[in-house]
Amino acid sequence: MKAKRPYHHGDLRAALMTAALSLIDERGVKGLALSDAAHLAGVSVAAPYRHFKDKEALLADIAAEGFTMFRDALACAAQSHPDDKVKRLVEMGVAYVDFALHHRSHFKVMWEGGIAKANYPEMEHTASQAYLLLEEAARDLHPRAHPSRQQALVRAAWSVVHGYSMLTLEEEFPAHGTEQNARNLLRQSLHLLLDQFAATAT
Amino acid sequence: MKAKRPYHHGDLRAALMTAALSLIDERGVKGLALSDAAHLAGVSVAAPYRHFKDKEALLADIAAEGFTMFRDALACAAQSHPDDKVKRLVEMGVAYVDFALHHRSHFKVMWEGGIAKANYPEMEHTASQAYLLLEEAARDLHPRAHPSRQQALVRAAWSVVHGYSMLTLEEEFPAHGTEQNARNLLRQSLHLLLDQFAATAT
DNA sequence: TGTACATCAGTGAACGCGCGTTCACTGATGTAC
DNA sequence: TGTACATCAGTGAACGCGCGTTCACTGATGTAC
Repeated sequence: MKAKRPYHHGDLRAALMTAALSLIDERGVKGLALSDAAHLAGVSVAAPYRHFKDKEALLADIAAEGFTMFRDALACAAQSHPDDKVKRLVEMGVAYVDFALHHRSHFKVMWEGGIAKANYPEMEHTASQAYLLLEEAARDLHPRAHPSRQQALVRAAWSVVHGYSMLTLEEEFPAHGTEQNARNLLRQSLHLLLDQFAATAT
Repeated sequence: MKAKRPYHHGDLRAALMTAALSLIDERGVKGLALSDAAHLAGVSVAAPYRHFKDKEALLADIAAEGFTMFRDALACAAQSHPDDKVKRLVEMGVAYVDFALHHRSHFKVMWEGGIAKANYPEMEHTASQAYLLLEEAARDLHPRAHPSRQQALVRAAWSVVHGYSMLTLEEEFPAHGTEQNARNLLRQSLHLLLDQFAATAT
């Protein structure tokens, strides 16, 4: 980091995003000052404006990047267990939470960043792709179930992984032990939800 | 509201909290300016400092009030269905989400307010009472289940209602129809989770 | 290959605004006598 | 019952800081000829 920096940075855009993410990790989204990110990246406070229209644009880019990684992680999990729909959906849930925990800052910007997705059509599209993956996998569990029951399952599945992510990030769960242990608890939780649904008619 | 206001307000403390809540409802927690709350309550910007040490103290009082109402709502639901543990827990879940939706601003301050509960022991105590109600009702469902399975259920139940609240507040669910309809979907979702747990051994 | 010039990516300083907070003050209220 | 005085709950103005953003600038780079 300290090696005599040339006048031109090389990839300041990426460096600013990285710096912002690490500051968000420490102080939360609202604690982020663009000037701090600039200094952390080793440039002056005016430099970011060569790469981003304003602070919101930086956050929006982070969110967009986050949604892309998020969708890809879900898509990857959606390929697992081609022969077991329940396990597959469980893996997608695990992937959801893993993403939240391993990309805390992205996740926070995505949900608490105050970015109106409607203003960023591409991001909105990516986000909805992620949602559709989840919905599809949930419907697949029981394709003939009553629509409202399917909808209930989608919401329940999404809610449980989203809530689990939030509560873990906020450290609201008492004494959570190892990460592996938490993941197993999550897996159990998801099975509680899904096993029956897959089995039951109506 | 317009009737010639006497020099002394009467209950400015409560009026400021109300004003703050309504501003938070419009613009979110970070959008709250203490001075705006003061003006909305019809007093000068300095007046709040007769009642609150600083802005955080006001937010903390709102959060504390929120946790009290929240605990009471859960406690009330915990009295329902004395003969049906599943329905009881479902009602607690419904109460959780209803609280979030009907006291949006309180809920937001409680979870996104940036108030460190550790600094407010009384509030922390109230919050943990609420948590214990949920935990107890969940354990009751199947008192002989393996502890890790019980823990999984508590987390799942808490996650699903918390996530459901968040996602509804953020309007992430597609086209949610009437409130009654959303409540029924939630009830279904919770039953999906709980029915089996109550029935299964291990 | 060397020079002129457009263009791009930085700098340092300053501006400006929002907003939390404080200060010296004044009006109202309640209590002692 | 009336007056003096302490106390409390407001006011209006100002301070100060954080921080987003802009401006006139300068150093580096690439391309035309």
